[in-house]
Amino acid sequence: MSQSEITKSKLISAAKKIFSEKGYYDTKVSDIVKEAGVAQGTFYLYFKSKEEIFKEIILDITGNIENILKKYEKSKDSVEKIIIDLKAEVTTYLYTHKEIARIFLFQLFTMKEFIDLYFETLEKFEKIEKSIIERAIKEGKIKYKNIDNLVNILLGYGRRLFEDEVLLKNKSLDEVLKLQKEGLQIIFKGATT
Amino acid sequence: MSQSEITKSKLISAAKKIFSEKGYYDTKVSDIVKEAGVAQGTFYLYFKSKEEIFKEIILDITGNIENILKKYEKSKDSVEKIIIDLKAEVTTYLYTHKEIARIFLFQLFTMKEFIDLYFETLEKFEKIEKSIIERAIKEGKIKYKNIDNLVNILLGYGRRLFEDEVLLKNKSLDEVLKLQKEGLQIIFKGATT
Amino acid sequence: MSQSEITKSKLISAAKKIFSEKGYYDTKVSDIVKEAGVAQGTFYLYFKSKEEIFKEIILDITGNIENILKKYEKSKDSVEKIIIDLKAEVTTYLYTHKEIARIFLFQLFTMKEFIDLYFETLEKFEKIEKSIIERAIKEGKIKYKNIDNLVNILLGYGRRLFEDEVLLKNKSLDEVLKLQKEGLQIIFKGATT
Amino acid sequence: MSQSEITKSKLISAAKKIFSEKGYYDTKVSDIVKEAGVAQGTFYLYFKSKEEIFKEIILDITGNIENILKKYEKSKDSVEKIIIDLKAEVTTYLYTHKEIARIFLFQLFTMKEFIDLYFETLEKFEKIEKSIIERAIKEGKIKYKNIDNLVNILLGYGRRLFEDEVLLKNKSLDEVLKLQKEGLQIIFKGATT
DNA sequence: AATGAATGAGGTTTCATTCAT
DNA sequence: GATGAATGAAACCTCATTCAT
Repeated sequence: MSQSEITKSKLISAAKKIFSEKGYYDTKVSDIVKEAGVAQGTFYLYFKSKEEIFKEIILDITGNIENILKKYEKSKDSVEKIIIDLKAEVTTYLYTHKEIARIFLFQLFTMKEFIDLYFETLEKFEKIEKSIIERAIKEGKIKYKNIDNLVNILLGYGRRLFEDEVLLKNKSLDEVLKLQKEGLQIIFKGATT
Repeated sequence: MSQSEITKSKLISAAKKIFSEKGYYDTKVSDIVKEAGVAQGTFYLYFKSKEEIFKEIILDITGNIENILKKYEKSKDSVEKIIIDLKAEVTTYLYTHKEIARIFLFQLFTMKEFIDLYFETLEKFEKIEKSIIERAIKEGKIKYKNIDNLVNILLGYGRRLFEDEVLLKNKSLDEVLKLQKEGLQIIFKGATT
Repeated sequence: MSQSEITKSKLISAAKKIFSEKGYYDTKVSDIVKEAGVAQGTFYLYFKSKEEIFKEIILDITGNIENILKKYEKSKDSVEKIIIDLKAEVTTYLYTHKEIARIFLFQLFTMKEFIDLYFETLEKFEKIEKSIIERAIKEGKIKYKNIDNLVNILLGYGRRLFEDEVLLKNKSLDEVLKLQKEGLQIIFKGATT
Repeated sequence: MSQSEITKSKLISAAKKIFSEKGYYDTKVSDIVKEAGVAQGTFYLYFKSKEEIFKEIILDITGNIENILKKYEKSKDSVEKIIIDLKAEVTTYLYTHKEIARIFLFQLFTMKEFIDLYFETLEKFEKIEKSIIERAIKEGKIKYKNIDNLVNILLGYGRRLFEDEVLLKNKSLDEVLKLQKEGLQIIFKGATT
């Protein structure tokens, strides 16, 4: 990594930490540079504004999650297995980057502009989950026809599980994945009969 | 209503509107008083600070939801009916107070100071839903034993449904209630077999 | 006393108390009316402004002290006795109105405008003490010719004694008067030999 | 001096000037920065608040005076000479820093928060003068045994002389020192016989 | 005479951003 | 590339004073 790249990545890491701890508005550019160990002015060599570094972080997060989802789009496994595996991988990613999860779950709403981004991102997740489920319906594996509604159950559960078991109760990753698998099976059992 | 009460309620209404439109941080006291049609100083006769009025609004919202839930705590109906009715009533309340819903769903946890309040509030909702489900398990009506996990499915779905169908897609209340009923039945079917 | 007079005197008493406790600037009109038990608007029926009530109090204080001093101007007693008696009476007045003393000693300087008043008031005291001493010099009772300097010793001591023994150390009036008498005798002994 | 030090000292000088002219409360931070020729925000790079810069100035003043007094604590000269020299040096310091003197004499006790500081400072002065006089009493040079009272005469006179002859009448330093020497001799003559 | 709600000018302070070095 | 001092707009909040009742 060149010196430039090192400095930029120090700033990004610092920003992720502080944003997740304090939230977007309570994070001062001065906090970020102090954490990163660079001068105040240096920040503006790499980012046009505080908003921009936040955007860059958010887009990185949502991009990573999207990439995970895409891997499963073409899978030939059973829907249930696909969904369980896919959600496990997303949960693991967020689990190992808790500060990122906190930003995504709690900070994305701070600005009008980002609420749209939040909905767009979820729409992408939705679309991928929907295409997977659609196939299962065609194959007769899933009886409940309202895909949107089913996806909402799945997405809503994912968020809530993470919030409660990871962020609030600090459960281990294994426990969380076990719970998630169980929860998804309950949902599928209902949807498939 | 006395003059005092009128002014205070004008401020509260204005604040709800602006908070839900712009978010907590981008809402300026000057926006609120302009919307309310009073002078800047008047605000501080009724609220110690911007944080204070926000808290008052939040506590009012969560109190109202709690009151709805409590009504169902002692009901003798079947779990499924109780949960469906209860969620329908909560959804209706939020539907008719969309700006309040927006604050609760998107603004409450943007700030360090309020995240605790967010989790405490959800815990109250959880506790009531849990006590209802516990009874059903004792009576053998529900097979799945992990109550926390089940409640997380229900709570997560509630949030997501509202976010997607009401706030994003602007569906009618009837449609939303119909979807919610279906969704809850799916979840119960899975949990009871 | 008419109702009007009662209300005005309640306001004056309240103001003296609060001014002496908190100082001019930290005293709010709202503090005064709360202490007096009247409404905010009532204050302005009796005083044009916060500054005016302060001035009224100050002029009352300085007027009272002046009256005391004037009583001794024509006395036929010895200078030493006159000065000791006169200072004893002033000290007693301030002792029994400590909140007034605190305002006079500590609050008079808060405003540019009042500093002039402070100097004018002291000048009056000075003038009276000077006329008394002048006579003593003419009669050959006092040797030291620089009256101004002698008066400064006397005035400075008066202030300091009160500050230290009354306000800081809370000595009894008797003790303070005894100390003052001693102190004045020391000064006179020096001045007369 | 580094740029930082220059800016800070510009702010301190400006503050001393304005505080002494207008008093603490009527001094606005905007006055100080205008006088110093820097932007409003710059002030807060160097001082947490208006109160802070005031305290810093006061502690600087009282520290300087203390240092002068300490120099004389161990002197082997006669008490009279020590006190006269010491007071001459303090008077000279205040004379050449009149704006500082004005703050110390008139602004320090206008505020609740600073009254304690005022009394603490005077106590330090008192303590040093007392230790000097104590020695003289032991050596039989001074007959009057009430040291506190004697110190109050000395301290009170010092203050009053400065107020009257310097600040009000604008006498030259030489004249003031001459008067002070005379006044102190009067006091000592009384105390030693 | 009295009330107390309302006003708004004016103060303190914060902090994202700029700029000279 | 990096620094960190300086900027100033804009926010929050206070409180003496006014005014309708």
